[in-house]
Amino acid sequence: MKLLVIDGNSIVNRAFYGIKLLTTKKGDYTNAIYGFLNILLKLQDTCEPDAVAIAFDVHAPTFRHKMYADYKAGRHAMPDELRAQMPVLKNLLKLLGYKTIECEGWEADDILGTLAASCRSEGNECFIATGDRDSLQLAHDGVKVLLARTKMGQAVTDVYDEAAIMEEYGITPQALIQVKALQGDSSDNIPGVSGVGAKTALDLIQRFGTLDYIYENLDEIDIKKGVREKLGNDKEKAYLSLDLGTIRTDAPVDTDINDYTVNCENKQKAVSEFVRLELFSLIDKFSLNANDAVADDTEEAKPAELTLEEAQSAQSVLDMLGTEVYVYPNIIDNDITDLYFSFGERIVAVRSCQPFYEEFVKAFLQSSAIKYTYTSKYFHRLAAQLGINCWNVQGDLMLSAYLLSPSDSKYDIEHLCLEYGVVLPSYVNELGSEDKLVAYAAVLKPLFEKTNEKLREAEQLRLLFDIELPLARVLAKMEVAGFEVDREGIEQFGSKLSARIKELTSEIYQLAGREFNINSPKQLGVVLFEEMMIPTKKKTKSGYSTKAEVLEELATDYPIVSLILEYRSLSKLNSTYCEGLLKVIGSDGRIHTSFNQVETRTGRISSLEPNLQNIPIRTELGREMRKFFVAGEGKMLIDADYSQIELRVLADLAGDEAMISAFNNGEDIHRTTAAQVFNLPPEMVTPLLRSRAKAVNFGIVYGIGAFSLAKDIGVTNKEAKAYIDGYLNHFSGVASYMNKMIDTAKENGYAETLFNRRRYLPELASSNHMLRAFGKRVARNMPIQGTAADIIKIAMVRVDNRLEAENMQARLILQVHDELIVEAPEAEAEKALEIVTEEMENACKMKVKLLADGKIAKNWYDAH
DNA sequence: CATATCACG
DNA sequence: ACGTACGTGATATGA
Repeated sequence: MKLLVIDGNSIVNRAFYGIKLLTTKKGDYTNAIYGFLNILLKLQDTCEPDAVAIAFDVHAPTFRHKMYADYKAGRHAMPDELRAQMPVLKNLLKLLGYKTIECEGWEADDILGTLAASCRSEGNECFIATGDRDSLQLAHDGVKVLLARTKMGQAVTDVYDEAAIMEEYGITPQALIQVKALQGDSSDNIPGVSGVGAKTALDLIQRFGTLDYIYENLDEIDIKKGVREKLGNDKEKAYLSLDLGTIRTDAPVDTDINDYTVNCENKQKAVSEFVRLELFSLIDKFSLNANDAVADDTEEAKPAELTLEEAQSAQSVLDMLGTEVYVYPNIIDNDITDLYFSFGERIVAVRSCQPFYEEFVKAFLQSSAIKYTYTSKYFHRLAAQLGINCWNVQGDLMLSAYLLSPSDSKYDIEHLCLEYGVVLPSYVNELGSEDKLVAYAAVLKPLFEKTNEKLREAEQLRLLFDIELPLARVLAKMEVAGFEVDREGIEQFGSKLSARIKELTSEIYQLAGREFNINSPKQLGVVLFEEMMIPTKKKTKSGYSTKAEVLEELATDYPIVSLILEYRSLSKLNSTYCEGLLKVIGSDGRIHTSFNQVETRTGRISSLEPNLQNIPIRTELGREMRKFFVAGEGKMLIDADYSQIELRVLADLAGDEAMISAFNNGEDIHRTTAAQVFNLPPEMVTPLLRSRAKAVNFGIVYGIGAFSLAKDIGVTNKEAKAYIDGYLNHFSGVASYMNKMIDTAKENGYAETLFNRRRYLPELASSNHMLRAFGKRVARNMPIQGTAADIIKIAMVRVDNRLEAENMQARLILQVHDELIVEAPEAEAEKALEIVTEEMENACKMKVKLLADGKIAKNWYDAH
């Protein structure tokens, strides 16, 4: 038989330090638990044991591995974030059927040794998993040591048997103890022989084998005089160290391998615990079923057997619809394919392969039935593609879930069921395979009941019904509309870039003296900072930093560096924008981005495949790209953007009179800020001072520190601090508002916008300084960025409504956070501009007037 | 699949 | 003593 023995403390430490801190929404830490269980699974995969024993120290904080030598007992206790996870992990292991061993007065090492020895004498194989090299001494016969270590930031496991140790150290595993006895180990309080280090110790043992031999023949053996003296002085300490360094094999623990077989008897509890810890991915990995989580409830909690009906005709399903219907769309390649309806107890599938599918879809979308959907955007998009409307959508489960928990990364039905405690039934079709989509349709109603209740409690129903739900339809229409591009223009621009990139490449090779991959930061680092001996400024954890910020400082002194900077910016333009955009031009000559309405933690929308929210503008060459984003034949682009929306929102939220009056008097806010911060009359503000003040304004919105501001604008830390203090002194409303924000966020556990959009902030309760500081910055920033996002969303819904109400052909085609783009027939352009700016400026009544600047042009370059 | 870099507000 | 501004997405490299 095979036994896997795990050094629990050692592995849990690796897990904790190897994975960034994770918390549940409540703020409980889970990273060590997550990491440990993943390592456990990987170990089981590697050695396929018949039984698993997990040993823990009773008094935990002695870390013996060298990597953690700093964390010596007493000086650095186990961090609270890890300590809190230990009992939870041990309990979870028990629920999963693993036996853990703790033995008062004995270290985990000795338990490993005892089990290893027992396996040897019983003729069983044994794997010891640890991060502690000391355990290598246990490798013997059928005992192998799986040593976890970190290589280039990656977790790797090396398998050590006697041969491997012989190869690496040139001695037997048992002789490693003799080495350590001479060498000592300060992190383990093993004294060793003073003056003898790793090299001498290993050399002595390689040549003479044991302490006994060395001391018996101390006068004869061929060693340096100094070493002989040191050995003579510390004989007692050497033998004491030998004793301390020998892992014991007589710990009073159960050594019957049969008692360590893994047997999960209470799957429900294990799953419930995983759910509580929000470690959903582990449920599958431990071959558990998510439904087990609530299966120990009463009988009636169990769902009735599901039955699926296949639609027979369009009319037959339409007849069933009644006043309300729950519908789950199967989505493949970003388009709806089949539809699953649930009404009452029945589930009906309408599939795209059925001959009446299209007829049905058209009728369904336009029907008077109230529709509760999983994601309404897809229905609206389908409708827009068909040139019709999808009426009466009153539910979008994904949007509801997003508002309740915007930091989640997934909103699929399986996760939602776990989160809201809804049992996901299973449906098995005639072929014997499970059809999950049927079950998804079945749980829509109970999930809506839960989310609606929570949205009501959080006072977020208006946010849902007045903003997000109508916005989904607007976004769908924008996606279908797309943005026309000049394909040939992009192609020509790309060719020009490629030609210059080719020139740059050969010049760079010439200066470097050889060819290499300029796109590889690793190779570039070697060329610049090793081969060419250019002084390095900064490093990343894996090598030299070669980012533009670093290279710019070197560009004047080293011609190759400025060539690389040019190469970098051109290849970015070429690969991301020219090549990238050409790949996604539709057959209609337009680019159809997708808007993600459930991604950001602040409430903004994001744009993907392609991302049209990061088309270059900051450099003149990059900005050229925008000339290829054009209005269709006979049409114009109308581009309007908010002026300083985030600062205006801040002024309003903070109720800061100085800032409010500055805005309402039409002052240049950066100039006014400069005048205040630098204590000058406004007309004395130079462009340099204005730009510094602008950086301060940005910084305030982001929750600035003096260090970063100093770095950004190139002044000393002290000056930067003076600017910030000067700012907060004058805009005292902002200062007190920022403090209030943090306090309320701490109290509530979340930050929120003017429209009650929330972001939960478990970071504020962390014992980690950096995390807590981050939480504070977010508590200050999210209400500002989020409220601005809410406002432009309102504007979008209103613009869309107005354009429809006025029967115009003009339509929104893009949003870039504070900017809206409308495409309109030439004859409508002026009116569309008026509508857009008006709706943007009136989207929200605040103490500060909102301003939007608009422009009409043929392409995006000229319109913005 | 993670990391480094860089594009935008 | 610590590390250092908020929010995104795409690309290339390399383990």
